[in-house]
Amino acid sequence: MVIDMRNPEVLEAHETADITRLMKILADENRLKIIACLASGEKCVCQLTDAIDISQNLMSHHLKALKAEGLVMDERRGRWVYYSLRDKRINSFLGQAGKFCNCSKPVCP
Amino acid sequence: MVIDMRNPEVLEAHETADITRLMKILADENRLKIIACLASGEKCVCQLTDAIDISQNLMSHHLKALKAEGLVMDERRGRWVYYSLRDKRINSFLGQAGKFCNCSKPVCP
DNA sequence: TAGGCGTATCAATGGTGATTGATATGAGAA
DNA sequence: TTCTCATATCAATCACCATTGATACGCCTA
Repeated sequence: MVIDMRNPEVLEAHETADITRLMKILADENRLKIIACLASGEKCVCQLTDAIDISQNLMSHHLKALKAEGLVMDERRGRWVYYSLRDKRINSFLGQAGKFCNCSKPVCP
Repeated sequence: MVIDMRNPEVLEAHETADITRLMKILADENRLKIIACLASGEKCVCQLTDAIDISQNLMSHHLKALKAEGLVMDERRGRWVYYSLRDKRINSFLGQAGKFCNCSKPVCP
């Protein structure tokens, strides 16, 4: 029997390396757009490239990075490769991030 | 009256720029350690520098970045400057990130 | 089998940002 | 006022990574 002592409510020091790696992957606007686009269901690379205006090889590069981190998965069907989110909760996670943006916007005195 | 139509459960395309900026700030292990350290309450710069093994000027640089994004705030008391989290929920937010790490770890077949 | 299409890889480049050493600022102590 | 301590800023360096253009791979169709 394994007891999981981790407290999901707290960032713990021993986690910072893993979480830093995840944040580095998510710290790119094109990749966030890819994730947002996949929220509505799987897409092939050409659909993603149409939706997000970047070159095909750059799209492939970003998808590879997202896959390496385990955020998306792929499945080849014929000529096409379809990508989808491995865990759709990543979307609501990123949605929550909005709470912490723009805290520094100037406020009327 | 203002109705907020945003859905906190979803990452929306128009948010990606802001969230990318936030993620870039959070994509650094030293900064995550600073946030984790501040979770237990305000600390002066020298306390942070003792807890996290980085140079004083580098610490100052990271604190400036966190402050610019509105994640921390500072208050000078005498010679010392005390930093604290502006919104403690950032800690549980980062704690949740652990769910999405290591998804790609090899698994026994 | 040849050709075309969808996707992936490779090498080179450029820009951004973390890190470092030196120096400046600002407040208390002597 | 002068010194010391805590912190911030500055300039330079280095490393990483997004982006690009060219090319390779894999699958389908004719």
